[in-house]
Amino acid sequence: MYKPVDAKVSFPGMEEEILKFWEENGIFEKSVQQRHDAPQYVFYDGPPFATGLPHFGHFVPGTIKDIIPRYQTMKGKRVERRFGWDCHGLPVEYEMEKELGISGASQIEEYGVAEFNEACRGIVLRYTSEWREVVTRMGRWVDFDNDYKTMDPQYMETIWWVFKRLWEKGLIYEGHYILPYSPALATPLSNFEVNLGGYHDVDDPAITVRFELVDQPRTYILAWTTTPWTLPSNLALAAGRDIAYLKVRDGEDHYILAESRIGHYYKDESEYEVVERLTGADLEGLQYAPIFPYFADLAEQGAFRVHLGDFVTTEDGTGVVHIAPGFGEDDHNLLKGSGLPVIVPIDPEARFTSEVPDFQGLQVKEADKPIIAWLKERGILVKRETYRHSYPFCYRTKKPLIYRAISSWFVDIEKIKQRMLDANGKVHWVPGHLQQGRFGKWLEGARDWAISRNRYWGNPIPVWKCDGSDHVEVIGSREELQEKSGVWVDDLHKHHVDEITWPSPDGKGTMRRVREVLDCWFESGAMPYAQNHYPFDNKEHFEANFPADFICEGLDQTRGWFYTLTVLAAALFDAPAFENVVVNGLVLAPDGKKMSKSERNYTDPREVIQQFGADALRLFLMDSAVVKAEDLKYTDEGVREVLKTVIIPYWNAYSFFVTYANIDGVQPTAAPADPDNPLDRWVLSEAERLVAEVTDQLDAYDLQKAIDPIVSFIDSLNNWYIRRSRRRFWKSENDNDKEQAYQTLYSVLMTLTKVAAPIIPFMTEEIYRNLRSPQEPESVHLCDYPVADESRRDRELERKMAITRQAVSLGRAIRTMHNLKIRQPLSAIHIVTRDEEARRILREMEDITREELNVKDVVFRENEEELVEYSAKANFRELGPRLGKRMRAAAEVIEGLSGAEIQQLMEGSTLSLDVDGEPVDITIESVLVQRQEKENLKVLNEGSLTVALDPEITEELLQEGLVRDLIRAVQNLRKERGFEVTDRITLAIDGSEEILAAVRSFEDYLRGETLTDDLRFTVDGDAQEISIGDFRVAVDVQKNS
RNA sequence: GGGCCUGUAGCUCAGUCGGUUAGAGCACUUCUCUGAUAAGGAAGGGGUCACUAGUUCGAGUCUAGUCAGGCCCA
Repeated sequence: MYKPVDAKVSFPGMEEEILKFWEENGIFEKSVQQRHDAPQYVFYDGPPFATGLPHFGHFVPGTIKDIIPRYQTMKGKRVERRFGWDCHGLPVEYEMEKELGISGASQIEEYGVAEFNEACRGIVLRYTSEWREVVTRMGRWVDFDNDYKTMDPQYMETIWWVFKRLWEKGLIYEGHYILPYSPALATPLSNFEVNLGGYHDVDDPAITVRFELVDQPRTYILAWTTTPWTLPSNLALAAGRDIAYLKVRDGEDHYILAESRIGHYYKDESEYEVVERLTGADLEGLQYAPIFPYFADLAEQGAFRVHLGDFVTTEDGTGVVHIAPGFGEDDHNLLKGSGLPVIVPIDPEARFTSEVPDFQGLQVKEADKPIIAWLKERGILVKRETYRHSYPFCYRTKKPLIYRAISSWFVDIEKIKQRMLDANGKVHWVPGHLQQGRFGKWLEGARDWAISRNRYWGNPIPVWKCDGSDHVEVIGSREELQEKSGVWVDDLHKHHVDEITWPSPDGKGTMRRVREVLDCWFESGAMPYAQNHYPFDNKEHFEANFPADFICEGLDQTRGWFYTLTVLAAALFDAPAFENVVVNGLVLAPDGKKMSKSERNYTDPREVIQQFGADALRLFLMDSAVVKAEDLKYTDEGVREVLKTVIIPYWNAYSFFVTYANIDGVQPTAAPADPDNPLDRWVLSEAERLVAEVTDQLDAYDLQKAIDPIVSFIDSLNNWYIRRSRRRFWKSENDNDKEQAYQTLYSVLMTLTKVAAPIIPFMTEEIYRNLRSPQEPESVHLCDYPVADESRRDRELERKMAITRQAVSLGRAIRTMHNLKIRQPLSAIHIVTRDEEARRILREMEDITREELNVKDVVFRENEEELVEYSAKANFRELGPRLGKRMRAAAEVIEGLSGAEIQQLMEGSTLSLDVDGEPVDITIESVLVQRQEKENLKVLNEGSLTVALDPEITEELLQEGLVRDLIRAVQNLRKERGFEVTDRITLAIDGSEEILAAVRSFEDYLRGETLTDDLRFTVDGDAQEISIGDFRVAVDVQKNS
């Protein structure tokens, strides 16, 4: 006996039971251990920030990260799966700042770096238990106990090793980076923080100043700026190579500015005279006199010249941009490599230093007015306006930010770019366009990677510098640090290593660590090495585990994890870090917007699981383009739909099998060796096809395409195989046919269950556990994945059944059209086709057709021309390439072909058509034959198939129809009264003579169908009135003891 | 401003190498079937394939541009 199946099972409840079973029996661990000696399939888990709770966005990659490893495990691989946590970084510090009510460098240092960092450590793992709970509830198998954390000492030590390797390879350098900076906080801000503060429209002074050319006295280049305070730091001007400039005479002076901007400075042409037309290229290299004296001696090093920059536009200003490399990104890039220093004459609070004595102590924004006054006094100011633009503000102090150069550490991407591109060439991307598209383009345009952060809760950059010379040492391990300093540290965080110093070997000072910490992306990119504490431990293990076979994350990781993995793997090992990557898209709320907690525009994921179950949610998410980096609108209805159309029908097929197998007391173990019934052979072949298709798609990492065959197989199984086979299961004799039916259904259910197990792990486990024989593994997830065997396919049979189903579908349609309901038996259906092959097939499947359409006979004919009229259309695919421009004319001729001519073609003749005076030979291949039912005939055509009904209903057929109606009514009564399927009954009926006569004619049929032992023709008070055709009948059923 | 993706029925989405009547599911209307089923079947309404131009005998499909949405970057 199988465990009886509850047709109304609660899926979420069942899933919880399965979770318990997995937990108590260590199934996950067994699934890895039993492949102990098998080849590895390597998966890397990208670490999430655990600063928030998991949501739908995490379920998509989480489910993919479960399906592929489960699949590979069943395919015989050993797949270790360690969960990872990203512990460092700004989001954590930001959370902590909010809690402590502090912000910015000075306040954190006042609070105490050690205290601050320990507080951060305390909150990083705040939500890990919730994560574990939700991830587990979704059915994901991943090792939480043996997880990795980027703040573990071993992890951090490997990061130091990675840094040192890069340093040794000459890939690390110190430079400047232009960052948004909050003067009041004395801190550079990340993009994240800039977005927090947002942009506001402000009115800033916009001034135009003149720069006098050294070689052409009284000739000035005009430049425009909205940040007058950056002018004292001016070191160059930039013009656009292809911009048209004018040199104009204005009184005694000459001015150079962009032609298209001249209207902004002169009301009309009478005010100036054009002296010369120039392009940006003509201006390149011109030398001008600095307007402030502070850095004038830099002229010797090449300052105060005109450069060309492609960022120069003529939308505003003069078409010439003033360049201060310490205060603008374009400015900085323009002069990078010129040898000019990046001058930043301001202190941490953005006040001018003594380098700019005239404005010393003034905060830069406050210095705008005095600077403008200074310029005006000296006749340098040409024009003063106000300019409204959107400008970033500090999220904390609400004051405007400034852009300034910050000393930073960089990875030299330029040197390894080709290696990165080569590595990317070896990666299989899903979807494929990302390889050369978004990711490839990003790689090609990648600039040097700024890896330092002026923060606290992170991995300290392991660089010590001498405070008296420029001696630098990079430390690659704790042991090395101990050798240098005599101090062993267990914890590598900033507050533990900043105080460690040692005398500089050159005797000129003390070695002190630089203050910055590493970008946390550096840490996640080093995950393949750091999670194994490579190279300090696990050397062989790492080498066997690199690169990963498979990773999966969201599209946003193109610039994130995918990128940093690629950079570090190319730099260290000249290889990709992963071979296959599945990229998922964004899950949007039902309204098409981002899911937002504050707007409450989506259902709590836990409720969804509680209502529909994790299998349904998994299937909904995976059967969508979100597994190919496209957006998905989440709706509860979508999940309910999956439940209704896939999960429940699957369950019902299983429930059907168990119900009847228990009644008959059978427990099949395999498919029948050589089944007689074409339905069995067909569904077994379809199951084989299922295996082949799903395997192909999963091997290609296309989750969505892998699910299609599962869904359609479940449909075919229910709505064709089981429906057509029902009688074989409930008939009373236990013959060979019945046994084969059980074996077949058992076999395909087991195949389906194993095939679908990685995708819907819960219900497949439940079904498997009930159906398996004792010698089979205790869990479906410990089984081997079915292997597609082409020799067990019967493709011809698959085609036959498709034709049969088409004929049946036509038959049903024609019955409906003529209002002849299925329950009314008809004497014959005529199936007409010229296609001999199709006719042969349909004849083989005649039993199915006859039963399905409730006809006594199926008549096959080939003379369709009595029933339909032919017309033809050109087969453009065949004729197009041959005829070219004459195609259109030929199509017209073909449409004019007569029925007789088309018939000749069908019989194999070649016709010669006259197309624009030239002969064109056509065969049956050149046309598409269309059939139109002749009027006044009960005929329906589709493609080459035509069906016609024999609509005559004899007295006998009518009686049989009435009895069938009556049977259905009785069956309904049985159901309403809660009888078991096997209960025998006493049936009482009373009604008109027509009904009673029909019952007498078909009494055996009625008794057999309704399991009636006693049939009575009188009824008492409990009887129900029922309509049968045009008649009313009183019916009563009683269970026999 | 740049890069990438998306735009097809009321909704969610397929649509192969360019081939002429563009499909499915949901929803809707009508009918029907049912002793596994929350289902199934038949018919029906519903389309400017975002727009414009081009290439071609032929464009939902290829090219260019425009518009809209999304993501990332600036």
